[in-house]
Amino acid sequence: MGCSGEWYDTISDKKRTSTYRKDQSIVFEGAPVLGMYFILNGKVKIISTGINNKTQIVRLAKSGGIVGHRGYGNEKYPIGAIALEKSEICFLPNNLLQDLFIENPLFTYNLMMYYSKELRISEAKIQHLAQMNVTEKVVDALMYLKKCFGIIEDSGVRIDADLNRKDIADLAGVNTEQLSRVLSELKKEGTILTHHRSIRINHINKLREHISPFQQF
Amino acid sequence: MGCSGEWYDTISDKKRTSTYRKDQSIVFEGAPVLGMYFILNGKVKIISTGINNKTQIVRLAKSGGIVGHRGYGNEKYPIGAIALEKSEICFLPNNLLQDLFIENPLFTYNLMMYYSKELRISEAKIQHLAQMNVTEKVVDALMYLKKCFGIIEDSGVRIDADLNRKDIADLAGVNTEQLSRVLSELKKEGTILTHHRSIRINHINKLREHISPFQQF
DNA sequence: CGCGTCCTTGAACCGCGTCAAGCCAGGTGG
DNA sequence: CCACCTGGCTTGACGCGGTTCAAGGACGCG
Repeated sequence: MGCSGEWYDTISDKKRTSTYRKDQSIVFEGAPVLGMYFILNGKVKIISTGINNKTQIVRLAKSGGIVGHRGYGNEKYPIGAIALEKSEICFLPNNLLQDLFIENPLFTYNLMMYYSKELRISEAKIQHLAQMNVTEKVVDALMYLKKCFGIIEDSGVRIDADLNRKDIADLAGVNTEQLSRVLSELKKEGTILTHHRSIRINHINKLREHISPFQQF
Repeated sequence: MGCSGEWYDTISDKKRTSTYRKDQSIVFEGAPVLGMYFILNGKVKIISTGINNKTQIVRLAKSGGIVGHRGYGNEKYPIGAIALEKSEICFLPNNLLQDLFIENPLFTYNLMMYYSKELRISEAKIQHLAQMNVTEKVVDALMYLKKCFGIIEDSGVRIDADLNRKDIADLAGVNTEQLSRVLSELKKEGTILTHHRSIRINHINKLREHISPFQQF
């Protein structure tokens, strides 16, 4: 996302890169904000624990993504981040970030654009959660997964991420039973194909048909 | 939010300030992105029309707020903006923005922080909509209104905005009937006080009690 | 082979959304 | 000044959709 620009070398001694294994926490909810995490490679889910300890997957991020919002005068991370697979994450501490903001306007610009984009996506999701029924929410989540982790294969698009049903349900904002029911329906139609945790979307158009008119993004 | 910095004078000849009256559209959904709008004074609702032409109020903005996201490679505004009262809005066209980003890193920085903050709020709302029941959604919306437009008065906090029930319902993500029911309940309790469109929160703690443990923001 | 975990399916209950009617305040015109 | 009308708000009743509970099935691992 631009975090690999010319400035990258100049801070290589100050940054800290770590490798996280699957299911390992990168950011803990409520922990003090010490800096920002850049995903060099791998996949991460950003979660938020809410009412009745229900988990909501707020968004997913892959290479080039960012975790650990600044701004809002936070001292504590309001969200948690967990690796979905073995991931390399680069950590930039607060003081380094401050220098970057001052010395490298392009970095700030890219970050601004990144947030702007994420905000739009987030606002779209607000609308979806408020107005969609269960089937639509699941279909929407599948399309989000396709967009994030989709890999084109001979007979459709495979979602390249090892997510269990609970994860997908938490992303869609439904419970696991409902997710199962909808996935079964879609399988019957031949719209998707599942084998254990692997999901492949065969007919993206059929999928879209499940969502009411003028819903695209 | 920093849009009134030292650079403000330098662009005063290029910017365009207009006055909008109540209920007037500032940004039209689907219109081409020509630039960005800064709210100098007044109040604005940012809406998004979705499934079955249902309206969702995505967020509210007042003096210092921004409308008209950049980024995401948009050519069209995915959202609309409507004045809630007589408002003065400053418009900055795209080319001017580009100059600002390059010449004024502080502007870019402030914008980045603004988006970062809005993203966090937006992500919190995703969680709320996904997990809250109707009562909680309404209470959450009231607390959001308090935060945005709250004015402290002798006997509580008055929400200083002329919103009708449909607006509040669209913000909460419920329908007007449900909104009515919850407001009636809260009135019976003495938690809030309504007189026509004016709403005053008497006991913020009582309000909070309606939302399950650890919900704050 | 047996156990545990995750996934799927069924059934019953309850909350929510929709429809419909009544209410209240403000505006208009006789 | 009052009757009427209109639009927004409130309240009630009912049916559907979603949530929850419970049991059965599939698969992986020891």
